[in-house]
Amino acid sequence: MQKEKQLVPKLRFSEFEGEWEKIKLEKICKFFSGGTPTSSNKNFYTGSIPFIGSGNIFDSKVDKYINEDALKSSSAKLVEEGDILYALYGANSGDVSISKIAGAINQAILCIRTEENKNFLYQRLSYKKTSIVNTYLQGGQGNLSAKIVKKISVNFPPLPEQQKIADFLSAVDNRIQNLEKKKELLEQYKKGITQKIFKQEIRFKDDDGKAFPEWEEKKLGYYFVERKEKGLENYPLYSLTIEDGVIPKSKRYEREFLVGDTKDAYKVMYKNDFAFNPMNLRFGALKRFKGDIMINVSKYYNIFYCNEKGSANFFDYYLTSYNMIQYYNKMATGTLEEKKRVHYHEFIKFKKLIPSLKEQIKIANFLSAIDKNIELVNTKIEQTKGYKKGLLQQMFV
DNA sequence: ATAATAGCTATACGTGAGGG
DNA sequence: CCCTCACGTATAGCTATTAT
Repeated sequence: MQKEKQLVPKLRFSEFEGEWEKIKLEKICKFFSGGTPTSSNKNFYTGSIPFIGSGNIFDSKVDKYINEDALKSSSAKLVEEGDILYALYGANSGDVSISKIAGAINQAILCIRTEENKNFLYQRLSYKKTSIVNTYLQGGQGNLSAKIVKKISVNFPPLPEQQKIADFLSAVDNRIQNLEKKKELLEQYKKGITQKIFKQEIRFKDDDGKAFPEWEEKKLGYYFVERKEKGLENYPLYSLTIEDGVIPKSKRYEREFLVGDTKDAYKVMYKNDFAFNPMNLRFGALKRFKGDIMINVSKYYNIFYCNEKGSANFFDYYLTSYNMIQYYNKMATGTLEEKKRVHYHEFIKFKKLIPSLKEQIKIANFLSAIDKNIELVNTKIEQTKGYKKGLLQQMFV
């Protein structure tokens, strides 16, 4: 008779031995989900009880609050800080957290309580997320259910080992959080110093220690050339979705340029070209395309590149700086507040104080050094996450 | 009464029509 | 050609309705 595979992890703290036990969650956990007080009664939403939705399970703050009456007259249920929260519906399906706050939950959240070590269970379910989602959610709207979660089996060691593993993994999580904090601080530093540079509160010296020439007032059009080439076959079509200077937010609009596509509807964008959508520039939606290929984008974007009089790297920082976004916002035209735009022909007429080419290069190099630092921390974060993933694969059965 | 699902609503941005 | 407005489409996440 073939012996069943032993439930022993590959990697283990030396003081522990013996097999783990496979247990269905329904046997050792208590489950409940919440509800939503009817939205027709506005009064329900005036209290002081945090109302936690599936998008809030990781947060320590929520933006909706309900009162005691709402709690009584709906299925909303109270959870405590430290409870395991499991997101059932929508885009967050399968997310697990240890609640940072006490509050009421809606029916998109399943609260799980257990006498086992809850940090261990939390770590275990987080790790299982991908396989759970892949197994139970196909197409359309992703909905898990309490029924599904109850049937999930998890292998448990005795409590002391659970505790040790959970503590160890929490320490790794802490390290990741610290690195993320460091990254955030670096980004803040970059933002602050960028503002100071562009306001000339900080000035660089040239390589001989001499001051650079005074900044000169120039029209932006002095440095840029618009690219108006119509779409080309054989290059992919991107919907840029430049949002707060991020491109592309997701690649969901990337596809082949098809036979039926009209070239007139698109413009060509080369590597390192800048692009903005007149409608969204005032929010900072301007970006340089750094991919290695030429692409087709909607003709409603304005595409331009930097001529030899300026440093493209410098303008990459300059045009997306806080000061400039403020300026675009001020200069935007249009009758309705939410429809205000900055058109290219206005953009190139903007007069700004611009440093000499040499100083531009100096500034660009300084800022890209900070970017490299941020990238370095980011790499560490990814590495640590990879390290944790590797550990999880070996520490769990 | 509770659980689970289908469908709704708010939001956000891209795109097309039409007027100046 | 420039500009404005309205609409199309996708998404996130909530909630009303249905099923148990």
